[in-house]
Amino acid sequence: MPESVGARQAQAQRTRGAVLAAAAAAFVDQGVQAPIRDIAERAGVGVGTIYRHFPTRADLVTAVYRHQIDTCAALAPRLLAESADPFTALAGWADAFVDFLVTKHGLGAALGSDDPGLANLHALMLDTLVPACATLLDACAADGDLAPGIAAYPLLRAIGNLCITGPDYDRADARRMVAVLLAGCRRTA
Amino acid sequence: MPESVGARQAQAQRTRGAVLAAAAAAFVDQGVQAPIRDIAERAGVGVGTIYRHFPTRADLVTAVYRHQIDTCAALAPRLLAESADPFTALAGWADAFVDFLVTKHGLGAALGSDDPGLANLHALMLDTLVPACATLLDACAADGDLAPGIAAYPLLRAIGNLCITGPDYDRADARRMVAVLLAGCRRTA
Amino acid sequence: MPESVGARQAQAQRTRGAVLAAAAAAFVDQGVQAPIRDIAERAGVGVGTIYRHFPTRADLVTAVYRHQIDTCAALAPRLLAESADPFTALAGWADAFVDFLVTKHGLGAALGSDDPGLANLHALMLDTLVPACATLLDACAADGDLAPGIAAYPLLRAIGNLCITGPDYDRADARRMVAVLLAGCRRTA
Amino acid sequence: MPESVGARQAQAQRTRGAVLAAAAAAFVDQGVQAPIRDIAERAGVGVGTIYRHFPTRADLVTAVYRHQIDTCAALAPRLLAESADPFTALAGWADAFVDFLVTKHGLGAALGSDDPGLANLHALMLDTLVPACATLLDACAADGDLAPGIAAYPLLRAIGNLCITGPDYDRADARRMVAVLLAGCRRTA
DNA sequence: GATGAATGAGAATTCATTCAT
DNA sequence: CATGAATGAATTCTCATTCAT
Repeated sequence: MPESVGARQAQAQRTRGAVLAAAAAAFVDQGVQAPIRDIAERAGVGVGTIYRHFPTRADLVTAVYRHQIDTCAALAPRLLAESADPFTALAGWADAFVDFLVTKHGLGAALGSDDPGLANLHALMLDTLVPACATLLDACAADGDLAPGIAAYPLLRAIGNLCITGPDYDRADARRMVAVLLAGCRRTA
Repeated sequence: MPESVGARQAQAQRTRGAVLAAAAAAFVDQGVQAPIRDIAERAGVGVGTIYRHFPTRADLVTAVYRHQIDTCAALAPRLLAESADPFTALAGWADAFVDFLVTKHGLGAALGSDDPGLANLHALMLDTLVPACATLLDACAADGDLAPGIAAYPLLRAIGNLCITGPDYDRADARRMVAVLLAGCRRTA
Repeated sequence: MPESVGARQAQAQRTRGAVLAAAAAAFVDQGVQAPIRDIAERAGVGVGTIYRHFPTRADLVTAVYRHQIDTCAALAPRLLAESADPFTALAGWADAFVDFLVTKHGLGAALGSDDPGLANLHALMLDTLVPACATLLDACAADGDLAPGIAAYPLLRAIGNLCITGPDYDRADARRMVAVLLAGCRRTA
Repeated sequence: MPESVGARQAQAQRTRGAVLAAAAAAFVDQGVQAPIRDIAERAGVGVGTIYRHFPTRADLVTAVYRHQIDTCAALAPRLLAESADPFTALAGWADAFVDFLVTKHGLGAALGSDDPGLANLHALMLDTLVPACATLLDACAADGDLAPGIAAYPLLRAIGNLCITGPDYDRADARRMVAVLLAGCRRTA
């Protein structure tokens, strides 16, 4: 009965999606350490279901952010093609990254954490965002527009850290300070 | 018996000092979330003693860092007096702040956290570090050396965030990115 | 469509066989408490299938060992016919029983357990092994070769218990101690 | 205030004793795998108290049986001195051991288990019961009363296994089968 | 008949916090 | 004032069992 199997798999995918949405919401409210039980309740599923789909917390965290990380990475070449100059592209990309990070409250902290269980997430960032950012930096450098000693990975980590917001330091502050950081990356003429 | 009262108070002060030292060491090793029991063991006291001196964890965290925060704040006017120009003083002060933050593993995260229990620490920062930093910024601005829109509080938060280190982003990276941030604060000629 | 019914039944039998084989293997590796899911995976079937064929774990345990218990029971009359004297037959049969038990890691413990769910297994033993053993004991008694007060059931339970092995007490030890037990069963001249 | 400290320690000892008694009772009813929570409830304490006194289950199991194991071991030299011949002493000691084991339902199984967490218990047995039993066996051997190839450790394991009782195999059966085993240990004249 | 996704009860373990001494 | 035993809520994780397809 292929229809039944397909229906069941479709249902499982829907459940998986509900879990991811619930986890994303929980991460915004409580950070990536949100109790599994809370996520299960938000998703309207049992805890066992979470464990079935995502055996470890790191699996869940990674899955939650993977799509958006990929989207963010894909933005880089597009901006590079569309922008007047590479540095403008870099600035635009950083803005998008900041929006991503401050919306997903807690991801900045997750990226900054040295929790070994989050190694997946680091790897994901290394594999997708670092190359994307490096492309932009290389273009800026080729343009003679980049101060020396700016590497993609620390820059991303720095932007990530700058996006750890709180009651007295909000998205606008994060954007401003990232802009300042990027200004510091620009070669002084 | 005034002497016994004095002796008792002196003993209490010594106990308090031992707890602060133990907590500082525990925070370096385990972050500001170190279990109270571990701190008590390091200090050679019972957990009840810690609760007597510091009813909440935030009280303890604040007390641990207060002295060093004060020292850091006091550095600002000295550097301003000694340095060739205000921006050099600002850079030197930032360096000292970075050293302070990365040595006290976890303080950066504590400053960046919006845990309501850490409001004391934020207040402390507001009361001492922000004015100190503002003095430096004002001097830079008076010198025409500061880009517009740089406020003391967000700058401190930004530096604090940049000092959240990890296995792939260490003290040297933090120093570098703070230097880049400061470069971005400088008015372009 | 009688053929399809037959085919379905044949398929069901094959499934049942696969489950039994998988369960036997799992019991060797993990004991009779092996997770149902593990058994299902080994068998390449869903857990529901196991529950359909064997509603309780005891049903599965019993089914797994039934054939081998029957084989063991059938050995008794054969040995009695072939051996020089009844006591030799008894010793040979005990050896075979020991081999059976220690190979089926966990069965000894299952026989010794008073888990009410394993009542089936006890009943099975009572129905097949006890008569087989009793035949041998009767023959020994008729030969004047058996100490008084040796009953089949406790003897089997004793042998079963002696076959509960571990890291410091292995199959060889079990064989030795069963031999000692049988020596104690022999009438002293 | 030495009195206060002494009182608190005395209270802690009483708690510890209550936990041991509750654990012993729980082990009789449910085996050594009894849930910690059940033991805590029987003892009228919180689960944390159990963990404070006995960090691992093995610690608890060991503590529960240590005293009785010591008592049992101490019985050996006494019986040897009082009995007419060494083999009588051995038989008497085995009787006492059987009483101990069947009363402490579950210890036989614990001794037979290869759970690595119960290594302590095995070590305890090795350190105290094996030497005690070996003394008796040596005396029997010196008397020319012992069949060859009987070692203390496997013999103890065997007796332990024979004492795993159940609904159809009770203390009387265990005693009988141990007696048969010992008869098998005696040198045939 | 077969499947396996979903459920949720149950067990272990940790630690902040209280309070009698 | 200091102590640390006791408490129990909170959290993670596992697995037997059910049931819609």
